[in-house]
Amino acid sequence: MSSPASGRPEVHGAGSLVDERQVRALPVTARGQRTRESLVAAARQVFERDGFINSRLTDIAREARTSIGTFYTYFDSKDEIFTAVLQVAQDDMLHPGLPRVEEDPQNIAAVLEASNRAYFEAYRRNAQLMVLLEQVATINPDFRDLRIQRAKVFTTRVMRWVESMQESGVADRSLDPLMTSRALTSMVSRLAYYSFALGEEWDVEAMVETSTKLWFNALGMTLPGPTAD
Amino acid sequence: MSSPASGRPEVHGAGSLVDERQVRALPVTARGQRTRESLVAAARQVFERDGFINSRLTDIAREARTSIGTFYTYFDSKDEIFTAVLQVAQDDMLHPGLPRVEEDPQNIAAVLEASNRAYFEAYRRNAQLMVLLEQVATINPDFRDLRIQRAKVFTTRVMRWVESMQESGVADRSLDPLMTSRALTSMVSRLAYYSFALGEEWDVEAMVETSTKLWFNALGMTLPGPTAD
Amino acid sequence: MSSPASGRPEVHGAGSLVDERQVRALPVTARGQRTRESLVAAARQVFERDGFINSRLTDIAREARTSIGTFYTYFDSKDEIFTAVLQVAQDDMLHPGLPRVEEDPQNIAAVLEASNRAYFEAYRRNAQLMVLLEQVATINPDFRDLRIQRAKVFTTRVMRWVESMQESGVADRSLDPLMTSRALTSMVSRLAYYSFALGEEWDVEAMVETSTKLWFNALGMTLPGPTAD
Amino acid sequence: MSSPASGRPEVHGAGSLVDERQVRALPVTARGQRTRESLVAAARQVFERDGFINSRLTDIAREARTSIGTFYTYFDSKDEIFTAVLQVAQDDMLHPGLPRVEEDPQNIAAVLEASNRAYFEAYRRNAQLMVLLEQVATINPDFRDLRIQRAKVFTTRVMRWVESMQESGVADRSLDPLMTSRALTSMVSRLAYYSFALGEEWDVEAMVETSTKLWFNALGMTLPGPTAD
DNA sequence: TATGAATGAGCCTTCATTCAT
DNA sequence: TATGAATGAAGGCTCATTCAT
Repeated sequence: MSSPASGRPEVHGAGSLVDERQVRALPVTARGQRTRESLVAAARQVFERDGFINSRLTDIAREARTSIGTFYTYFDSKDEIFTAVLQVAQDDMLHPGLPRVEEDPQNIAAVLEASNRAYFEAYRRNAQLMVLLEQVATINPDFRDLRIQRAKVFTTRVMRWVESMQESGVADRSLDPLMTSRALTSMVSRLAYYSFALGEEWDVEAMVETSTKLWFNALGMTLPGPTAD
Repeated sequence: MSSPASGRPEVHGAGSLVDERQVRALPVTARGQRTRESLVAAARQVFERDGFINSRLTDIAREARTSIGTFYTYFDSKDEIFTAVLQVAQDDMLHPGLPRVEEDPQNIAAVLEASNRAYFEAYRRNAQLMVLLEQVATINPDFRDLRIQRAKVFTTRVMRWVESMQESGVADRSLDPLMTSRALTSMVSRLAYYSFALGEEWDVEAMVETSTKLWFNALGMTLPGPTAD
Repeated sequence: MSSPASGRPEVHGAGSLVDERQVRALPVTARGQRTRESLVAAARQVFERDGFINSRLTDIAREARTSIGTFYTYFDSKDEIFTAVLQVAQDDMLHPGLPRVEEDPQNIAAVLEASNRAYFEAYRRNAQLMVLLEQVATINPDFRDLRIQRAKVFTTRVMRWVESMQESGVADRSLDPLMTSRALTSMVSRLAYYSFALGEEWDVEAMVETSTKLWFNALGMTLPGPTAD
Repeated sequence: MSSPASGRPEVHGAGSLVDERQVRALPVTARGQRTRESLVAAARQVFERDGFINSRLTDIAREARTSIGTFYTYFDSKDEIFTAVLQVAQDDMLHPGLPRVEEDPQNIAAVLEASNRAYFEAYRRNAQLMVLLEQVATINPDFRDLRIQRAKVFTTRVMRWVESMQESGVADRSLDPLMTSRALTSMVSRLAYYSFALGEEWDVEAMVETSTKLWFNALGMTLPGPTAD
């Protein structure tokens, strides 16, 4: 129903987390831009294949058909190119918007469902990168912060939504909004992780259905009646 | 009914996952045993301080006040001593508390609550180790398998319980038991992770209360009535 | 008649035994080629001075006035640079001088003598390397095979020659050609070994004369008469 | 024919080369002697299996079912136990005696044949040890000297015999006795090496026959006539 | 900009030898 | 005598980073 294109009323939508300010200016010449792009593409490939830790800059340079010297023309370190790789995926993971707070539970369920579906689809497309971020976050505090920040944005948005649901009397008011939204976002992100990153390969529609139902139930919402669905 | 044959009635309870067979024979002399133990203790300390990847064997040896040669007397590699470290924590993560399947939802809630509480407490005691396992799992397939296996055991137990709840009509029968239990266990483990591993330091009782309520709601169970609580 | 198709009429002549395929591409720049060459030269020096086993890669690097890192830019291991060292000496050990099978024993003796002389001279130039190969062959099966292969080629050529001598009635037909040629090649190679490698430093001309006479006699050939010599 | 038992007139017979003086006194107690013996036996086994260089003292101790500490009770080093291992084989390789100088070439041939046969048989029994000595000789000057010394004794004995043959007019007087005997002993020792150590597994009788014939011919001796044999 | 050779700190691993019990 | 734990020098190898061309 509500798609990113139509006003973007989603639950999980998150803003950009990777700092948009370039550490260094992008190359001016077209040739330079091409070289940089091929390095980023090669890096993503190598990272996804070997993991961040087991990857070597020489491999990235070779994969990009350039030299290691050229690598350092565009990036200062492995961390920096990893940031660049993440940035590419960033836009794809951005699917902002929250379901409008409507009295009609039927509509709420539909928006929630669409939002979860969008999240799972985006995760699917970037699963390997998510695993990578997971890995790098265990080593590098900067990326750990990035990952926490990312989760926080999601959680905060959901929290706002939960609060509005509670205020309008649709959701169970006795639930702590923050902890609840943390729990609910964890639920979908882990589901996505197991399915796409660890390769359990579940049916996306089943995931969407189950998670939507669980959210709905968990918040103490009820579908309008036996006629629903 | 839903409890394992061994008589351990737990929701989250897991059997030993770290292979109990010693890779090499334990030292014969008391002195040797002491040295081995001090190495394991030192390793845990160093791992928790520096992370698995950034730790060096020489640091572990120094911390244990032995030589690097002595390290190799007892362990073949960093991986091997990490396994030993995990083994120490293993028993602690085994915990009791499975809710008996009773018709009385009140009682179910109480047992579920106890079970979740026990899980959170155990996680709290071993949080840093869990983070470590998370890290090592991103690099080493063996530990990734261990981690997946660990999650699977938890999920399976919860799944059995969910199924029995569905059979007895207490829980929503339209929910897929496997996916649901995966979602529910993810919820608590991530909550624990954020709180204890990432240092968000929430109140355990609040976590217990919220997660129990969410499970309860999510499964479509209802407390007896307004008199409850 | 007994000469190989390639037109190389030798008794001891051997083809290339060290695999010519480069394990890794040769350096592109002139500078790189110079460095690689200096490493090979340094390795030969260090190997001859300290033996293969007692040599250290750091010594080779230092001798070549480079860093250990540079060593690994060009070679993967001690074995690999040893192969490169052997390759340099390879061409030198290929030498001409196969006696044509003529009825005239006088001539046979002369060609045989020339062939043996060439062998001894080549051995003298590469004696230390031969000792090294001997050493490495006792540890590493690959080099043992190389050494056996080398000996086999020599033996086979001599065997062909012996057979042709037997066929033309010049040599004793009751001798087993294979065993006989193994014995005869062993004779000269050991003589060379004792003289040049172990430093007994005999007069080459005396060695040539004696070995030629022994081969001649052993095969039951006779010089034309008392006027010979 | 003259056998080792009957006055031992052999060609290759050599005296003891391993210094008989014990580096340390043999153990006094019977138990100590047993331990020492089992260590030597274990060492031979391990050396033959792994080579001298790749063998470890701990393996020898384990194979002997004792501790490394006990090893050092009886031996100071790997070299020392290797010496002890060689000593055991020494007696077996000792088969002294030279063919009596007789005018009758028929008899000479017979003695020579018996002598060569005895040599090959002894070599066969100790082939692996000979390979080991070869290896150790490339690393350790002491053992290189031992090996050279060993060869020298053989060569000297043969040289004496060759000289006597020349003096009595049986052998070609134009041959240099030293170089000739070096050549002839090399011939049989290498034949033995290829057959027993490198596993070419030739028929011993064929080796005996061929080498005897070659020696005979090479020295310019002739069997009494067409009636011979 | 592009290249790729050069660098060396840093970490791992082995195993002969010592020594306390 | 026997044991086996403890030691650490020695050497192998990696790879991010620098730099001359």
